[in-house]
Amino acid sequence: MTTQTREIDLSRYLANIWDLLTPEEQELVRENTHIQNFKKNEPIYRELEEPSHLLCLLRGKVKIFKEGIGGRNQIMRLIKPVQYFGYRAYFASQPYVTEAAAFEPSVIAFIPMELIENLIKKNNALAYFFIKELSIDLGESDERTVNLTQKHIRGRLADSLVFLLDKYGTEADGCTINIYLAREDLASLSNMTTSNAIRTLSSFCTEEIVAVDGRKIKVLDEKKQIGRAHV
Amino acid sequence: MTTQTREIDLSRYLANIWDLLTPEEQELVRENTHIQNFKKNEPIYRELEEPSHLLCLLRGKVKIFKEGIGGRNQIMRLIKPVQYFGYRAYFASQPYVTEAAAFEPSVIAFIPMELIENLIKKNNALAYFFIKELSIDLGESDERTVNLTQKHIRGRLADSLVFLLDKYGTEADGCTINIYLAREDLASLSNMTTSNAIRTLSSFCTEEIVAVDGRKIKVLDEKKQIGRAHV
DNA sequence: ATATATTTGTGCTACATAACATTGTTTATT
DNA sequence: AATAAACAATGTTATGTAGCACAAATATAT
Repeated sequence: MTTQTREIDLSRYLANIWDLLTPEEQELVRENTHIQNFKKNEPIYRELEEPSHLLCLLRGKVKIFKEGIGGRNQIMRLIKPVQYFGYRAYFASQPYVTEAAAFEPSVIAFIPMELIENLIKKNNALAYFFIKELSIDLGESDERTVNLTQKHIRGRLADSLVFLLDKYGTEADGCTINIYLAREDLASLSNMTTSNAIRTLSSFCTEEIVAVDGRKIKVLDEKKQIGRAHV
Repeated sequence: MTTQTREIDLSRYLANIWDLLTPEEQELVRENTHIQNFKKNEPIYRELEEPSHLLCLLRGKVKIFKEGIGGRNQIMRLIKPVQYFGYRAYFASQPYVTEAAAFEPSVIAFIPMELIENLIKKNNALAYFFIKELSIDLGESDERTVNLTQKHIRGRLADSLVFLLDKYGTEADGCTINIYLAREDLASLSNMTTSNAIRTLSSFCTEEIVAVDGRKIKVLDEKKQIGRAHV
């Protein structure tokens, strides 16, 4: 299971759109792409806005989330470099149903979706790239829905920690999760209140499943073990 | 079980993608498609199986669901004629993460995914069709995740009723939902126990938001009203 | 048409999680 | 480096939902 996840991440990382394009197409993309910097917590796009660009995260970390009831956000997906996002709504001919924001200072490439749409109509490899990306995301979304709705708090938090570990990796020590997250974001990721994220993380700490130093979280158990931490 | 493909006018049933194909491509699809009938509650595919065909529901109703914790199923999507399904896992190069079953006697066309994949590589309109379908499904999945995780029981049940109304429409009276569902399926759709689906539907009945006759559910409120039934 | 299995309807109890309040600590900003 | 603002930690209470049990009604199969 873990191996499979790694293979998917790897293939994603290598799935660079660039290699799928002809030199002429590359030139078109180069001419029409612009780069923008985002500060920590700066919004990238908001719900109900009209999508116009394919976004590619070059540096930093990005969360894609939905505002829920009573202002409780639900983080739907996380983006790492180099990953494409923000295109779904355009393809569906809809306004954005989610919001994106930078977790930390980030650099993003903006490629006009009209251009991408035209390229897709001539370039089948590019079309297939998006089919595959969307298919993977939809499968993950289905898994996630069941985890978020059916698992208890401990299981959901454990899932989130494993998810963060898989997505962003660790620091040099090999076990400190390589992202600096407020408890509130951990809660938004795990579908629980901030209080409960704090409380449950404390429990994990007492049980020596993790070690916590402020926002730095060190996973002491093997990945596979923490996935069963709800037991 | 397998009916002669030629007995059925595929061009009529598969209209969605049929029009996107050249005559040669249409002939290829015709030659390789087979039709299969499914009884009520018969499984169509199961989790972990390898996807091999694009499925097209010609008649009947189909649920796509995941088995959750303690055997509690979560219905992820519903399919109505004429709608395509079962292709996501193939595109993602994964086994199925969901299970599909017929709600009622159904007729399904099976088109080999290898053929579809080959067609996509030459036919951009077909590729774009799948990009669009997947994009719409992913957006709906995001909406659904937040509804299922953040709304309370009444809101979730109301959402499900509106969803069923939108998907399958009504009987001749214009307000009886055109699907015959056990309370358990209503629960699986709404992320709650069967007891609570029964109880909450009873409450809606007392409040004259719906009228119930066995498994026939009549929505008395306007659609928009019931969506706020959790208030 | 009849019998058996399944589903529905209720009441009751237990439990998980949200909501709220308070204090101490950390983060971010100037 | 100082200071205000935000966050973390923890206890308490309230509440929504699951779990279970049982009787009545209904569906399904023979």
